[in-house]
Amino acid sequence: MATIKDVAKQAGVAVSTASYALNGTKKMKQETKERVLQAARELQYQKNGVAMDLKKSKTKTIALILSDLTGPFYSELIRGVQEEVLEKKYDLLVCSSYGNESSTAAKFLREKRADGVILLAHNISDDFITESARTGFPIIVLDRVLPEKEALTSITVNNYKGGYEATRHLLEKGAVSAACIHGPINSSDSQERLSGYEQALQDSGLKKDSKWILNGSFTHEGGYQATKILIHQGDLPNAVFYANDEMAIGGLEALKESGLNVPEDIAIIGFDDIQLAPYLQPPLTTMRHPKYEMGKLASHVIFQVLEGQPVKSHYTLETEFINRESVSKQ
Amino acid sequence: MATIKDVAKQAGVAVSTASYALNGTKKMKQETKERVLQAARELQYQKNGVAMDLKKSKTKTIALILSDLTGPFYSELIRGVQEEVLEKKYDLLVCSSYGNESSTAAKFLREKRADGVILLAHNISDDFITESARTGFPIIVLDRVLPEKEALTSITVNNYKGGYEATRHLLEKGAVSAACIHGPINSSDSQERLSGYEQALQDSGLKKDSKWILNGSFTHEGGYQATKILIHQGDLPNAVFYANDEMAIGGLEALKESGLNVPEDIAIIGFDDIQLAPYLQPPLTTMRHPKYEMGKLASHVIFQVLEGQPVKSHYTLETEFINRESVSKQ
DNA sequence: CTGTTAGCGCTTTCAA
DNA sequence: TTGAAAGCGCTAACAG
Repeated sequence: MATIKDVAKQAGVAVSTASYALNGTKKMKQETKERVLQAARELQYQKNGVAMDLKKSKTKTIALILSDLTGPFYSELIRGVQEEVLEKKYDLLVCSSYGNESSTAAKFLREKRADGVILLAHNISDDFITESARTGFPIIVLDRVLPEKEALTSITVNNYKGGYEATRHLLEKGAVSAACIHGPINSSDSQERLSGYEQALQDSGLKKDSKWILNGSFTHEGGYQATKILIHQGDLPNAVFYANDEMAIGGLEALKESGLNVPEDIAIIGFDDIQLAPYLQPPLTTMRHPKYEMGKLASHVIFQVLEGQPVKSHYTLETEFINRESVSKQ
Repeated sequence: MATIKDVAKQAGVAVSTASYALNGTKKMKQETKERVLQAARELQYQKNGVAMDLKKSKTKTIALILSDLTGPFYSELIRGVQEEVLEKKYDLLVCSSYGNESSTAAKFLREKRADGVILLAHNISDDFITESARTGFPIIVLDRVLPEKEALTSITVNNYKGGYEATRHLLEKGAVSAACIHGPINSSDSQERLSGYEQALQDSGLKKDSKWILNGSFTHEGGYQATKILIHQGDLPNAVFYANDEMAIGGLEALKESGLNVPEDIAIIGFDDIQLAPYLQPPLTTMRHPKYEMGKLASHVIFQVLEGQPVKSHYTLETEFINRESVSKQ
């Protein structure tokens, strides 16, 4: 592998000259430049970016760490982040936190391989994150609120309110009983949505019934299974609030299999508004999670910090009610 | 930001000693080690991974470059790649080729920021890829066959055969006319699937009709629109072959909106077998693209090359027919 | 068991 | 306009 030194030698110039020629900075005799470029071509020279990053103490890279690289939810988030990052002429790297704190994620959090990190990974502990943030190395966390610390920013959505409003809508449209299929118990997103649901029930003078509160793990399959259980219990509620759309899709499936019509026999509402939601049969009424905006904001904030601008330590985004046909046909 | 030098000074030892202590390599007096670790803690020392990579001339990282970070198709591919990569104690980075040859992708292809690259990005040109591959820097291309070159490997699926079999199935189940909604014209995957379709038509003595060959851009929306056009043309075929499942989902939507029943009124078959396919109504019959296997193979091959083992320059994977209910109910 | 030292490949001041 | 040289932070001979 040819280095810049080889190129310089071949061209009969000093390394510094070669560097100038290769990077197009600085004015120089056209001929010298040509000679260097020619030498580089002959030697098939490729710059070593690692050496450059080290020298410059800057990587011009933002890392986005996700607990799961897949799933419909992340698409829009990534898009939001990517747009901002590219605009700033930075690069975006996505990596997984699979393997917890010995994962690739850790390398990026700890080893200065990126200039900043945006994190949506429930399997990385609060402490690990907090210890990684340091002056000049911003971390934006998207799924929890962390104690205030320099260079550490939280962005969350108002899940509680979203869950509350979703449930209220069910009740306002005539349901007198509503189940809730929630996500993993260690997910604060799910917990808050569930709290909103419970509060809405209470505010309507309904008491919660544990047989109607089931765990669907935030997955399609989980939603399907939980709904099956609901059905097999015999005593079906008028409506169900799925704490995310993926579970609602699974649930819809289960409902159809049992010959139940949505929304006539049972109303359902989801959460997130994933791309597929409008294409379901019936189109899914849901609380939209501002994924794209969250990505945009996260990258905006990260550059603010990088540029030394002051930022808040916690931002909250609101959900938006999306009315379609799974609760009631207009 | 504290460096290893600071740690050494604080602990009153040489940098090398600090390095040994920090990396746990080499046996050393427990007390010295403790002293170094303590100093590191006090100074909040974090190693600089970039410097380490430079020194070692190795990043222990594989980059996966995709033209689009999102979409259901990639999930399984990523999973396949990730499993192998992590098992080898390497890290996996995913980045987008958005912005073509000035993108993040280019940095990884050209600047030694990873030890190898797996590429599925139609917007990076053949030449650019070929010029990037070099001894000791393997590149695995997943969407085309490139001229033989050291360190350059192609893995493709037999799209032609897949398209052929999909169409044959339609015809065998009674269709006497079949449309094809294909993907982008610069996608060789799409082109080959289309060729397979045409050959199957011909082998059955049917002649192809350009009004039944439409571009759906491999997207949900594109499939929906193309199908609308098909319907509005008035003369509907008995069946349609969608060159990917996403378009089939859009198409199914359009068909339902027009009151057409699948498969009674019109049979449809997809390609890829994305996660959602079995959950559609009716469950989608499709040709399964071995995404997971492709990811597995790609990473297997990349490590073979890295370890100096010989590999073929081109691997082909076969598709698999998945019978569900969108062509005919059993 | 620990310290000294030579780079990894590059950018960038400073001097010529 | 070009060259010499320092040094980014780290690892790993090699010497002691």
